[in-house]
Amino acid sequence: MKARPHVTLEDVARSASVSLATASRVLNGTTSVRTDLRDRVVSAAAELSYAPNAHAQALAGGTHRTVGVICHDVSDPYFAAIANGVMRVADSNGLLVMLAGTFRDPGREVAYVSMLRAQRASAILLIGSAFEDRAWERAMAAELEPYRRGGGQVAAVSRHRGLKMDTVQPDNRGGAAELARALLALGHKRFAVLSGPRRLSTVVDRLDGFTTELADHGVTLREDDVLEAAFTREGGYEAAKRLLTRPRRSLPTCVFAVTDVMAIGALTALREAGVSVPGQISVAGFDDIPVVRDLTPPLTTFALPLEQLGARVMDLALTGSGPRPRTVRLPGKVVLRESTARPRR
Amino acid sequence: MKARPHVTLEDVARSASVSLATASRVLNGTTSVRTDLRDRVVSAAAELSYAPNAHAQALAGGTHRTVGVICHDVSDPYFAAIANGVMRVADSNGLLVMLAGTFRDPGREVAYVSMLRAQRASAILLIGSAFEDRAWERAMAAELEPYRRGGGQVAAVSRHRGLKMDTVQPDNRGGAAELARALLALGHKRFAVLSGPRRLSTVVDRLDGFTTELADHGVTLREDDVLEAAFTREGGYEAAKRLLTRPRRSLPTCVFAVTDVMAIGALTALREAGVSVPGQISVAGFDDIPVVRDLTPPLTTFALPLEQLGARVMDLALTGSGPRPRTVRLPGKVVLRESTARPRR
DNA sequence: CTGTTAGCGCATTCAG
DNA sequence: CTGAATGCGCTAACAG
Repeated sequence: MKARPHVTLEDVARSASVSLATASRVLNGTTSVRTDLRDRVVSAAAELSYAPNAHAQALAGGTHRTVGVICHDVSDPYFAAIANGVMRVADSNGLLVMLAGTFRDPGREVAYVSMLRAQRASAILLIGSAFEDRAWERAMAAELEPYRRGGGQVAAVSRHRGLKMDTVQPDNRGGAAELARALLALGHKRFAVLSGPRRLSTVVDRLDGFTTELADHGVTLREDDVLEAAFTREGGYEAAKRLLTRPRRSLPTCVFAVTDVMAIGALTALREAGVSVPGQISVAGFDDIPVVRDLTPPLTTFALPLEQLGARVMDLALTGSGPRPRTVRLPGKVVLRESTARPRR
Repeated sequence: MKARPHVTLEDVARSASVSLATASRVLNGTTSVRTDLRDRVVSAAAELSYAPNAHAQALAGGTHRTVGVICHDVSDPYFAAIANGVMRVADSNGLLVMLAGTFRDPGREVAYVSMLRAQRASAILLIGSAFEDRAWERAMAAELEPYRRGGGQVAAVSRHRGLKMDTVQPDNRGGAAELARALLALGHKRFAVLSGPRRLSTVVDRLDGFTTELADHGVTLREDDVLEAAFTREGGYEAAKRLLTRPRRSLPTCVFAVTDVMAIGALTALREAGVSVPGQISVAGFDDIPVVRDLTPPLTTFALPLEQLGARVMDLALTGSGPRPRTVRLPGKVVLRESTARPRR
């Protein structure tokens, strides 16, 4: 074996006794090449187990074939499901996906965009709520804008403020309203909401849709009926615990967690406290991540087409930026399961 | 704005009135540069919002800063948790992670390795069972071997056969045995196992550890007490349904699913059939993915240090290949929760 | 310390 | 149809 660290196209060309250019041509299928030469190149490449240097290809002007996906947390089922959708269509287009998790650190998010930009990724997909923070928004814009000027595609799931970019919007506001309607229809009149941090647009939208709809039906949600917590299973667990410190008679009959993940934590907190669901309290979530139908009781929620969300952002990025920032709205639907029932009180 | 698609180092250098080399030096912090020059370069770079072309950097011999992680399914909590661990240490080392999902297609797995090779990723991490298939093993070896000759690092979680590479081994065999012991201690004597495809080494190890331990205690598992199904939630669901078609009196008192994900499906199947857990049948899983403690009842399982598994493979790859293929064994422990109890029959 | 220069591996002109 | 030559953007010698 050679001491040479990498087999290069030149090695292949030499081994096949053809020119560098010819070797390049057959391996890229651009122009037709005499059959015997082609065969020699192909077998030489196989023989040496040649792998083109993507960096050199990219540098020389070839295409890039890689897209970057940035989300908060790879192990959150919500993002995982969306990422799955992205990968599905990326894969069928021969694209390699670089999935990054920011662990909810805005600084890291910017850093990742920067790295992706350096990699000349052909597209950057932002999955997850925008940080409602001017400073970071500016920092992101400073990275994204030059990236796009350089021909990079950018698309996002559930963002709107600040940067204008192609976006896939799940129906957060409308979905929450619809869910509120369904819950009211069951007869509930006293609610509590387990909310995430209000800096996140997703939280704001869902919260707003829910409370507004309640108000339209004469049910007002007091400020202290909205319990804010981390946007995680632990957050939901903790918020529910907090709720349960109240005197039993002043507890709501129905709890809405702004995400399924939070609802899962809440369900566990309720179970640990011996509160039966939906016997004493009904619980509803949002997203319909796969696992919620396996809970006991299965969770009532607003079902978002998670995988499709991912598939569509990838599509948006693939079909190039249209005239104005495009927005694709994806509808969802209320799914009533056994975690909600008519109130007994 | 320029028509120039990308701002290059040369643009920065010119704008700062220094040489290309100087600009490169300050941006890389290699050598010290006179303060005023440094400042000019830095501000010029910011001004133009310069982003280094990673491809050019890589080509010129600079470092790569990207690692590829290949798993079967990004949305499987088991892989997600491990990926999380990988990302944590990758991130703290300034590495970008490319996460790929193969959707359990061996061909795609090979294709991804090939792409990663082309990208000159500094490391490739294989997460998940090896395909017990000679042909694919050979194909993988054909990609991996030249990659490593070229200086690429390769490490894996739970692989052993075939390719020799640095590996992190969860204690599949021993863990399953330990779990068997715990279940026997509860008084169970009639078991069924919900198993994945036996081509997967993980399945084989867990199955073997479990059945051998039972045998050592005088409990034999008949061939038809091992129900084979897909390695997914659906597989577990379906296998449990199949089990329930048997006459009640010939049902086992305890069911062991080789993964938590399968156990989740099984739990739902049992609930749907009105079989109480652990009242009528105890259920145990393996892995301890985060969500299992939120199930009702919470799942007894063998807890693997998932995030650590990921962190350690990344470490292995980072610390360079030692003399012989290194193997790190990570212990786990039985976690008894409420899905298992003493048998009543 | 700073500037000049030579490749890194490949796609692509441009001649032949 | 094929081969020789150019440059992508950058780093790492190499001189000054």
